Amino acid sequence: MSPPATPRYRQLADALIRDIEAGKYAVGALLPTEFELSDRYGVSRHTVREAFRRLADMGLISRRQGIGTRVQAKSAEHRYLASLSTLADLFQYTKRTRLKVLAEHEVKASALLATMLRCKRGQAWLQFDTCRYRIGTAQPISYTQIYVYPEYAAIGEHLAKRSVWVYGLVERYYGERIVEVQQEIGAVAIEPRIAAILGVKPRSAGLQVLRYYIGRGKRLLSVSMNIYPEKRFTISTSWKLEWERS
Amino acid sequence: MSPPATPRYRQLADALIRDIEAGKYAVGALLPTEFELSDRYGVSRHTVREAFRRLADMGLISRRQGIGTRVQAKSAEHRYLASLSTLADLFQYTKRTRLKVLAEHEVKASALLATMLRCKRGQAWLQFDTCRYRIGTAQPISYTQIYVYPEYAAIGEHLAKRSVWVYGLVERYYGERIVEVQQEIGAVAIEPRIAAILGVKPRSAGLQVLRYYIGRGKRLLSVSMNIYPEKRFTISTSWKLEWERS
DNA sequence: AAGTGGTCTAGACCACCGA
DNA sequence: CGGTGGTCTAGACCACTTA
Repeated sequence: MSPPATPRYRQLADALIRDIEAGKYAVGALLPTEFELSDRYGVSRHTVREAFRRLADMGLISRRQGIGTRVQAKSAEHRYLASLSTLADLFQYTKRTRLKVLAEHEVKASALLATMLRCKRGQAWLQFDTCRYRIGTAQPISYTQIYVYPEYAAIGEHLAKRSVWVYGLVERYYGERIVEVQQEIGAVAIEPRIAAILGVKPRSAGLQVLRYYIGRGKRLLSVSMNIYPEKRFTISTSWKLEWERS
Repeated sequence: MSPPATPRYRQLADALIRDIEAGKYAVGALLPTEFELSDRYGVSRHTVREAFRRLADMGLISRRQGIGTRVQAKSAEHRYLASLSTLADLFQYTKRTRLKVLAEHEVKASALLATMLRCKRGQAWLQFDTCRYRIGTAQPISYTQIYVYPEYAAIGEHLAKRSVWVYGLVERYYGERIVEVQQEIGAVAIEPRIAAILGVKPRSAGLQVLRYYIGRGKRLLSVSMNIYPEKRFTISTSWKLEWERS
């Protein structure tokens, strides 16, 4: 009677996964009840629940009180996740950087800008042109245009004073919560005006990163457009397989 | 005795979260044991475990048999996740693309290449030079160099025949499982040879994406280096806040 | 050897759902 | 109403770590 290396709830979970993948329980169908399974497999209800919990975490089943346990998907097709412990990690700057505000003005979205900012033409925005430096160096890492709603004008004060992240200011001073950030990365030839600021040749290669900061209820709170010159910055992301199966 | 609307494990979890945020339990410190808490709060050990499970899911604590429950982070707020349902989503190509193999050769890593491939100088690799096209168009979306171990030479056959993803071939034919993908994105001036292939001006702006495909036990299985010209491609990622707090 | 979390049992009552 | 999953108790033994 050597005790099995793998716990029973795990064995049961694996058995259920096999059954679901084999089509014994179709997607949308109800799985046997907890009592039924605890009977059939000779384990306690707790053990069945532990197994079900695993399947639920994998997104294979959904459970409803009074209804039962329904098959949600046939397989936990690999899911890869990347995670940030903090939004600041998105930028991958060390803390040893400072933000310099070059200009601040209110703009009305032109056709071009409206596309970029995903708004109607003529929409008013408050725009900050900024540069980020590694502390102690003269060469900027990036040039950034930040757009916020004109109501958030007071942010300008804080931005100029301290070199903080804009999204942090929006969260702190306006009680909004950034619920989602959409990021789009592309290559651009750096236009002469910005190239001059960054100290690179006009039309040289740059990374353009657009970020859309979205609050509750899909409200767009802020947009930033970053330009990173070649070699001064790379964006790294690590995607990890969420579920290991044996 | 009206039963509280919120279950006890939830109340306990919230109490613990408050304590952690208040600094009563420092990051890195051990929380009271399950027995201690079940005593103190007058609940069963199961209820304490349920509360701990919640905190663990939030990434606030980590638990080790024989050691105890350690505080991992002071606050769960701001944990942003991006997810891929499949590795192919990493590329964000529609399925309507095809891969063309331009060349295949065995190389020994030069100093430069060794840095890029994170290996020792002189290490042997099988290199494929490829292009990806949208079906029905003549202009490539991207130029890609793919590196695999020479043992995987047979992959070349499959690559040439069908336009599949290399990582898929590694998984299918060699029984390896891609457990992690590290991705590094930077800007480059596209060198003349590649510019010619892509049909763009030499030294024009491009996106360089390096991807490291890693298997079990941190084994590096494959590396790819992609070049995307300006405007033909952008990489989008959506980061979502994982935990909503009330 | 003592103490931790990990697994498991056998009970119980509840809130919710459909008939 | 009977049956579902959700919560909870009071026990038990085990595997792992530290001393």
